[in-house]
Amino acid sequence: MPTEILEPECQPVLDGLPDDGLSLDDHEQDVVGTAFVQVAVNSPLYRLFDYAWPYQQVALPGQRVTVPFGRRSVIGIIIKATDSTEVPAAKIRRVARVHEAEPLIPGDLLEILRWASRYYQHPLGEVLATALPANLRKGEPAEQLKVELYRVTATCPPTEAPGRAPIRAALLEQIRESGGGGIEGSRLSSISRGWRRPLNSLIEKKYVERFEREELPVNRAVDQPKQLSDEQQLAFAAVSGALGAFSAWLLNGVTGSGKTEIYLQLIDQVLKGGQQVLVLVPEISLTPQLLQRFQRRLDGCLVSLHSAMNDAERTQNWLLAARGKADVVIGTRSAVFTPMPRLGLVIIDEEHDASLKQQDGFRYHARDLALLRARERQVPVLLGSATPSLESLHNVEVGRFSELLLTRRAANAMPPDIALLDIRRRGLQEGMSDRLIDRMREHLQADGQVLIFLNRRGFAPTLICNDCGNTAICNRCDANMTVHARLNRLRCHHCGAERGIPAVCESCGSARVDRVGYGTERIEEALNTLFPEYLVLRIDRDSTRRKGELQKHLHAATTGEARILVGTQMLAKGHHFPNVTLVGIIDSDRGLYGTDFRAAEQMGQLIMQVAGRAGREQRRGSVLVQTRTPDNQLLRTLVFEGYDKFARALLAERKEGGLPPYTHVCLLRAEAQTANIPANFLGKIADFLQAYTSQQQPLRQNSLQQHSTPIDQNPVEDNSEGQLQWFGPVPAPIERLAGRYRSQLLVIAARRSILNSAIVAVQEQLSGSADARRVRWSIDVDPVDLF
DNA sequence: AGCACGCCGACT
DNA sequence: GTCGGCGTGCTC
Repeated sequence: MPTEILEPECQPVLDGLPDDGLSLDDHEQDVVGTAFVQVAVNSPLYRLFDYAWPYQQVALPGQRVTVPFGRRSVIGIIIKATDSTEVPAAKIRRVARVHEAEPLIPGDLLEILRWASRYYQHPLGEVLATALPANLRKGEPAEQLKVELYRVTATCPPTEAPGRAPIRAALLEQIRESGGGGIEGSRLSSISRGWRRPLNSLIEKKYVERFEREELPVNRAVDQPKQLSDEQQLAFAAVSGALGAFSAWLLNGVTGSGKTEIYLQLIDQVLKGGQQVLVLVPEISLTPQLLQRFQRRLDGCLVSLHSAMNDAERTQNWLLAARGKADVVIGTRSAVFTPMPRLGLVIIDEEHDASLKQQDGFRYHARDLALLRARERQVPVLLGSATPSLESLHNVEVGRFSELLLTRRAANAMPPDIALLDIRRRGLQEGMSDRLIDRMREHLQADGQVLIFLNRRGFAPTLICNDCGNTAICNRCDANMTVHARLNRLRCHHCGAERGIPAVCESCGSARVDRVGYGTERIEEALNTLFPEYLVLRIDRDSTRRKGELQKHLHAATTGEARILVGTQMLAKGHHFPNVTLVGIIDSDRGLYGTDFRAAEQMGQLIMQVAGRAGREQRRGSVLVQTRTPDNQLLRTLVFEGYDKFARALLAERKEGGLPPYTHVCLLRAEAQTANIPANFLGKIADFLQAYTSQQQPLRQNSLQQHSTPIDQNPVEDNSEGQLQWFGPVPAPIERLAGRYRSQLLVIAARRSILNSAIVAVQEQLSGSADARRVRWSIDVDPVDLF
């Protein structure tokens, strides 16, 4: 896996490119020679374009330029300066504009991006485009904007009668409250749509003045560091002693063991040493609460980067980091591309989280690129999780990572006791066993808070006809429509299609249609009936769609105002609900038996993450896991022996099955409007792989054991000669999605280098072929799921 | 991906 | 007689 970037075989791009001359210094020395530049432009093309360089100054890799491209004019990034070109002189055009004197993308980051382009087989121009904030990608100037702020003047009277001008009074009040630091205009706009006019009058009266902020958003810590436990202290000391060189650490700590406190103290130390810290977190856990916790504890300039931000804000924070003005960057996946000239430490929280892997376009894994960056910059990287990925555990096993264990919860909180609840042949009330309901009542009466987890939105996943058996399916996908009772709509969770709930069967007209199965909405309704005296709160994507709703709900959950919480994985990740004493998992079976070889791993992680919500402070928590397969060995291991044993068992299975992290996987996908076209297309790729392997002589003898099937679906072809195997093409698990037919071909190799060469060959084959134009295809190196 | 060029069907 | 469908070719 990726983290194998540490293996010599995986370094050809970083270390081996002949005379790549990527060091900036080299270019500064040969000023005279710069006649041409090789430019990457944002297009799906796997090559660079040469342009004449009409300037005296030397061209620097990473510089942003505007170049004529076909009939258009586009933004590109200089990759290399050269004194000659293979391109015929007649075709060469000139660079039209250089946007900055200094490279926008510093050399070290450019190296990483070039490596990633190769590793993930994605065009460099698109890779660079993903790495840049949208504004900069589109050619806007890389300037630190000055923020327009308003503050009260010394001559402002202490009060103004609201009387005739209520909006003006409210504005003044708001501005006064913001103190000397000032308040942004955008925040004032929430007072009234017509805020500008009254504000101008305040300015005219010299009550308020406008100014621009040049200084940085600098924090002062208000919270004191907490006392570390022995285990925490050990972990802290290990990483802290390793600063200044590359090292990789897996902080494997149970929920509530205080991983964040270790991060904070390490960050503190790195900041005191004058360096920057990059913190990557999953999208879902980058909440205002988390940011606040960081702000309350750290001195310095802290910026965040995530997808919900507007372009301007994102660009500004990116620039603050790139200019070395921001001290801490805390962001989601794409923040791994933030330039950080004084980088001293990289932290990846919840390193097992699938959201660290981009699922479309440039399919990179932020964890793996973060490791690469840390290594290039010779700084430690700390990966934290209560449920580490099998990749990381494997990396510990082979000595690439050092493991730091936190086995105890902070403040001596007890670990929750977990029990399996066999629900076969039991009376269930709306999916919940009597036992679970009784225990809920006990906990509620004892003032506890209860969390019910079900990873499925909506009311019921199926609408079925009792007369003809027809189920409501999506017109565009091979999937059932989910019933959303509250909206009185059917919704496809795969493509978003929506229609009304039919009163009679869409196929036979019978009125005997039933809603089958359970979703969070249905559980919520059932709990409202069962426990009318307690407030039930549902937290899922549907109930938190509107802005600010999630915060509101989380607040009600945290304070304990809502006594019963029902939710999907949104509830499972990273939030602290101090009063939860009982966690009920409605359905642990789904997921453990997925088609995907990672299904069990992900479900196990999710169950443990949810279980970790129980019993944080004084009270010991209980977890009840409902199952119809109480004898399932994996489930028993997870529940009775813990995640680590569970992970070991999974690792053994993966090894046995010749699957990652013991082998390397790439998924080739294709989709088209017409059935069969994608499968035929991938079939040709399979043929190509056949020809490719037989021509790769001499073949090394099998180091990979023979196995029947590495995935639970039928391998159409098991071509296990040599070290390259492929399976398929097979239809995607949901073959038709949003009206497109999808097929996939799984390629597995024992060695990364073998997989890589094969994929390069496939890509070269593909990008030149006419067939490839009739389908939408993609290459997914190290896929995290097979959908 | 864009964006053009290039030949064949229904229309102001 | 043109507008416009998407096949195919190209971008330094």
